[in-house]
Amino acid sequence: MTSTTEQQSPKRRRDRAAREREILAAAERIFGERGYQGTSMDDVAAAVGVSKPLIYQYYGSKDGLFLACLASLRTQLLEYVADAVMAAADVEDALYAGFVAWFQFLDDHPQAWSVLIDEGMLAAGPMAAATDEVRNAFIDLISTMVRLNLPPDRPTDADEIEILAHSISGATERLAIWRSRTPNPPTPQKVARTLQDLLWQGLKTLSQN
Amino acid sequence: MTSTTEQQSPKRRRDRAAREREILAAAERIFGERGYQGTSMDDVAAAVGVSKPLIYQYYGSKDGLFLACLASLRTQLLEYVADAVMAAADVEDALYAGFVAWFQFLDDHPQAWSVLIDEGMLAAGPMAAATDEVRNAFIDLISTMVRLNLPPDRPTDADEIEILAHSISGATERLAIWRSRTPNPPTPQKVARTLQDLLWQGLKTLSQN
DNA sequence: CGGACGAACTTACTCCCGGTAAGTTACTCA
DNA sequence: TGAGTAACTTACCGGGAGTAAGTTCGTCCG
Repeated sequence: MTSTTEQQSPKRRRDRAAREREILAAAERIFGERGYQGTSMDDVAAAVGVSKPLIYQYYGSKDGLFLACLASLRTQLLEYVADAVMAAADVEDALYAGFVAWFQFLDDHPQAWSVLIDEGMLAAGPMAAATDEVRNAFIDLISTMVRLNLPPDRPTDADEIEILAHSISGATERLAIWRSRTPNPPTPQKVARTLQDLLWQGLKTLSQN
Repeated sequence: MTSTTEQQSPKRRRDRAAREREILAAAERIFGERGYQGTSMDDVAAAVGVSKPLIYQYYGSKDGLFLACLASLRTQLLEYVADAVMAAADVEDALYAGFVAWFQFLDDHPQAWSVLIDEGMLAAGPMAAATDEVRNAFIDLISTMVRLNLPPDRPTDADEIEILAHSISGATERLAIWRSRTPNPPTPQKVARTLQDLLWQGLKTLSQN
């Protein structure tokens, strides 16, 4: 009854770890809804019911807060895709399963997607590096898969493998953005299938020359 | 001699068209160097030797100015790639030639690249639409190429074609970013060749099922 | 119980930048 | 030569990132 009707739980103090989780949860939601640019630190502070400097004390800067969201989402996404890939019987199936998992995860966590990649990607410095980290993790995954599929006697062309990995990463990324903006996008399975058809023969040939 | 040594040409008034070109040139340069976020309107104004509201009068907003840069660069890039594609003898060669042209142009105009795509892409509204325009132009180009290669009796699967086009667009975009950040990137020819090898068989197969 | 001490938290700013209202200066043409 | 207009400026606003300095709450020791 301090003011009107609100404040049923008087919002006591919490210990740092709990407050950090609260802030992070709100930030993930709001960044997801409004994008990086569209979100102000005051918005997040208000949503948690806390003052702005507290967030600065815990996360250092707007970038810091965004990075923290990114890290958490990246872990989930990577695990999800990696699990699918590992569960596959052979390389061909692993590729398909990985694609499906990727698109499926982003369907199931639309707000995660915009935080991760879409709108409001940052310019300079630490931010670019961080989103690259997400990408690089996938590029490593893809490179590994390609390398595993190589006949052992063949001298590996490092450039070539990186070109392949970046191509695939770029294609999946773009497709994800497209799907998220299209009214009735094709299913994850359909997209994965087509992508598989597009890439598989070429990949096989390139591994065997 | 008004102040110290500068201002040798007393910066008289110019007519609108000339001033607009001056502003646009400075903006392309500065956006290219520092990215969208890193550039303030005061920076551009100072570089031209003019006051900020004048830029607003001519270009309306920061987005407007950036869009104008984009439009000009887009035209150049599209023409360059389209020329290469048109000059090719058959579809297979057109694909390769298009890739080479794309990477070559971005090698030759590094600042154009950062203005076009790389850092400081915007979030909401008109900006996203505008950068999409660049992409969509290429997606149309690719779709057309794919469609032309289809046997006339085959029922076209619109989704499938769009998936292909977005994949290719995403792959080339990502590769371009990677090349621009890598110390000694493989040549445009090498990248184009590998991409061609990766995609061509799949494209052929998909057109014929 | 009580009071000291540190962690949790806030008020009240600063500065920077996109954007604008209103006015001034220089050129042109009758 | 002076009226009209295009080119241009000064001086401001509002909002959002970031911060300095202080205040309140919980806890643990005597």
